Amino acid sequence: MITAPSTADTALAVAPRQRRKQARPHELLEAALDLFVEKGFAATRTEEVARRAGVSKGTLYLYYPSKEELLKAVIAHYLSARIAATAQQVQRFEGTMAQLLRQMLVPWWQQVYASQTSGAFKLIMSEVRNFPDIAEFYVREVIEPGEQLIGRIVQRGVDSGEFRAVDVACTVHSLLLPMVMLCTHKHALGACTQHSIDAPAFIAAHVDLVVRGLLREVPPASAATAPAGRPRPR
Amino acid sequence: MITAPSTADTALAVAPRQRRKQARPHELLEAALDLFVEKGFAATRTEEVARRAGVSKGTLYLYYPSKEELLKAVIAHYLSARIAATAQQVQRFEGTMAQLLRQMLVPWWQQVYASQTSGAFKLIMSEVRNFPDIAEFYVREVIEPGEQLIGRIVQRGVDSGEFRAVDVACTVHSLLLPMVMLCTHKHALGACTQHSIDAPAFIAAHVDLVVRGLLREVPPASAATAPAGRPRPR
Amino acid sequence: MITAPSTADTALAVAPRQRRKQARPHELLEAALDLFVEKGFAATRTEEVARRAGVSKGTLYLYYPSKEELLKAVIAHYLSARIAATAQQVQRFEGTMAQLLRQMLVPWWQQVYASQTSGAFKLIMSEVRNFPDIAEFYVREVIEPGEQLIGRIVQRGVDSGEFRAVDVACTVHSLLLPMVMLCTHKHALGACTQHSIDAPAFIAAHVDLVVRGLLREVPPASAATAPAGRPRPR
Amino acid sequence: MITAPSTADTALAVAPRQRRKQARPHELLEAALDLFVEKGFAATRTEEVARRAGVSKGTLYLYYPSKEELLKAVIAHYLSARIAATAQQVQRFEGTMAQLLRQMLVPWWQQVYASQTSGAFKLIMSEVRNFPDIAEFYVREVIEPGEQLIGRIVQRGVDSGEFRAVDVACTVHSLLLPMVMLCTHKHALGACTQHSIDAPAFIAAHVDLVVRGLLREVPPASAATAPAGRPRPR
DNA sequence: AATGAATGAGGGTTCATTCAT
DNA sequence: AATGAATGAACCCTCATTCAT
Repeated sequence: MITAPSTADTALAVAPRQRRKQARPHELLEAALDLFVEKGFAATRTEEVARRAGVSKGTLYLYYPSKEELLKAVIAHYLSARIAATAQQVQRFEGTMAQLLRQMLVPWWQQVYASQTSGAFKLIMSEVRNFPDIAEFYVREVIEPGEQLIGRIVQRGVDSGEFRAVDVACTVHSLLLPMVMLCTHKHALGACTQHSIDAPAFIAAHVDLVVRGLLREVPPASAATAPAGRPRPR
Repeated sequence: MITAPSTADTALAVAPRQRRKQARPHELLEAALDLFVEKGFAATRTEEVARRAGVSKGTLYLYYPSKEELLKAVIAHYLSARIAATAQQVQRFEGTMAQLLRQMLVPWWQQVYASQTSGAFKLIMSEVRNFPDIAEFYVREVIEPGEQLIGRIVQRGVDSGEFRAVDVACTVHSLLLPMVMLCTHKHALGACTQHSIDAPAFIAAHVDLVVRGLLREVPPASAATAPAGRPRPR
Repeated sequence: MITAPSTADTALAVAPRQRRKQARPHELLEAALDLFVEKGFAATRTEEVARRAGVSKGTLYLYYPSKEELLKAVIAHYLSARIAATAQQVQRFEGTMAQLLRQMLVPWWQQVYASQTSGAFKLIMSEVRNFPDIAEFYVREVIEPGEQLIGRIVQRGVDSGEFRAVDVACTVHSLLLPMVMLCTHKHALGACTQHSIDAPAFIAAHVDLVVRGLLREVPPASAATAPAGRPRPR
Repeated sequence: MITAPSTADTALAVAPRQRRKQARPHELLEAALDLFVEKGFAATRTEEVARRAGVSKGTLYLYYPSKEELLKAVIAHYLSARIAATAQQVQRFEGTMAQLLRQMLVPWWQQVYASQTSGAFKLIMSEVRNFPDIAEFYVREVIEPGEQLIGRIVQRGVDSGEFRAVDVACTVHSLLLPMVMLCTHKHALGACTQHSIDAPAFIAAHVDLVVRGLLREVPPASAATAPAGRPRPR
């Protein structure tokens, strides 16, 4: 079973040897994530992970007992406890749900997209079928908390009359699936073609588009948050 | 480089023995797709592909010179020439663009999602970085035609004043990314957890939501989930 | 669990390729026994076994799924069903038990000692603690039948009054332990020093000595089977 | 080349700290013997030896420059100079050779069997072919003195007319091989099955049986298992 | 055309040995 | 003296590919 790591990186004033030892797991995870995302788990050699982390092949096995455990540690490290902190901010938010989605969901996602964590989404997509533990962990730690978080926001909007009486689960997916897709894309096609998407612009536009689809009343054309100016009919 | 296959599948009136022989390549592709999607390219053994196709290991190499060429043939077979036919239907469509999206995009996608082709999307996601040929093929044969097709629809809606003056590229992504994501999901998490999405229902709702976000005028409240509001002729 | 192999080597008039395939397991077992006996199981490389059998490393694994299974197959092959045939001869023997021991036990043991089977005894000695399956097999297939066989002979001698009323189990060990020890010795010290024992002579003398110790009456000094002539007291 | 150790074990009146340090080599040898006997030399990890001796991996290398040297030190320690003391006792013995064998050989062997030294015999059996040095040491230090010691006893018995004019070398083996075999057995099959031998009882019976086989005259029937029949003075 | 026995390069993992602390 | 982190050669085993049948 996968559990979140205890990142007790309290490297204070210790001998350099010790400091290296404390830093190793993180360096190995970073190297492993990059390579697993780039080449896939099966096609990545452990020696390559080790070399990228600046150690020898044997050293990797001092920290992780097998390649598979390394994979699980990578997933656990990059996808744990990211939801909880956000959830609290959401609880305290005062304002419309449309504002909340635009002002919190989009920046949060942009952080994820820019960080290495985006790769973890692609990694899971590719490998989850070979490692059932990962599926269980991912659903429990990421999917369910994430969907509940966004689901509550949508539900609050519906309850207050701000939004139409939409199906909450579907709406959550309409908001989130493109985000996850972009993360995946960034490390798949996006990494090998010029045919790339302007991700931040797209996500802002997408949330705006969905929010407009949700609102019971049409926002005034002059609305500050609308990405587009007055349309020019021909 | 990947090229679309010339397997015209015109096996009509041939002797059963011959038919069997002609069917071989297709059976191999089918077996290969399933296994590559399920386990990943690197983790799939050629012998397993052959066995699932009902032939021996050596036979596979009579049809495809290497495992990598088999992969490319799989991609080419399942992702070629699917767009052209649809494009023509779109050209001839008369009605609002909202109707067009709801009545053509959704059924088209449902076919893809239900078929083996959905797996090809996941396969590309996972493997494209290791095989640049695939990226080039996929962009040329699938992405660009697909985006242009949907893009033209959106553009027509904007031009006619049916839609707001949105960014076309972003809107195309808002429509398509969840569809691709669902295909990917079906063969990743969806294949190993109960935590699944009701894909057809979601996509209908999603297209509806996005279309509402696009429309210049709010449709009458009495037709909240109906596939089409009253079209507003220009 | 170890089971005796089904040596159905019915290689008749088949293609050379087939004949090789049928002969391989035996050739591999032979090579493996020699090397395991010489260097020990852990210190023997599978590649070396394969090379000595005239095949490549991978071929070994077409016949035995792991090094450990190869070891078990070696044991099973060289130590199975050796007892049963002998047992029948013993049942039919007519004569004194002293004759029986001298005329059947000694030649039987000489065969074993001269053959590769002697190595199997050393192999078991060295490796049995690491492979409990082997212990179980060896006790069931070799030790117990063997001790029962000799035990019955001794018991018959005691019952008929030919032998003294000795402890049967101890006597069996007095007869057999030196034989097993010589097998072990042949492949241990005996293989690396000049300090060797004249095994056949010793065993004949040993059985004679033990039989003399068993007999109720002293055999006449002129006894044909006595290895020594009349002792010369000083 | 292996030489007998100079660890005079004269740790008498030293500080506890010092005593600890002086004891290290012995503790390492003890741990190494146990593990080499149990798992075999190649399958034993140096770290496990160190851990069982209560020190770290590196410390072992402060005392022994390599795993192989450790093995040789183990052999040398457990098999050196055990014979000399016994030999002197034998020289001084007055009585029949039958008594001598029953009263000195059996107790001596029981000590060896009960001690860790019995393991050293198994270790040599298993490993001697990989380490010629050990063969040379073992023959020189153990086999030859041992066989000469027993050989002289038998010869004295023959010379005095107490024993028949047997072949001395063979008789020595008849006496000793079961003893060595039992030592080996104790650490091989005996350590993993219930099928064990009552070693002390067997050896007493065995020596008795062999001595009876050696005697020129049959001892009176009333003293069947008594350690000595009536000695026949010359 | 089809088979499957054979190959051998390659990759995961172990562990004797070293050496900075 | 003692530690244990680090190394990398070596080993077991896999599997894409070949080729005799």
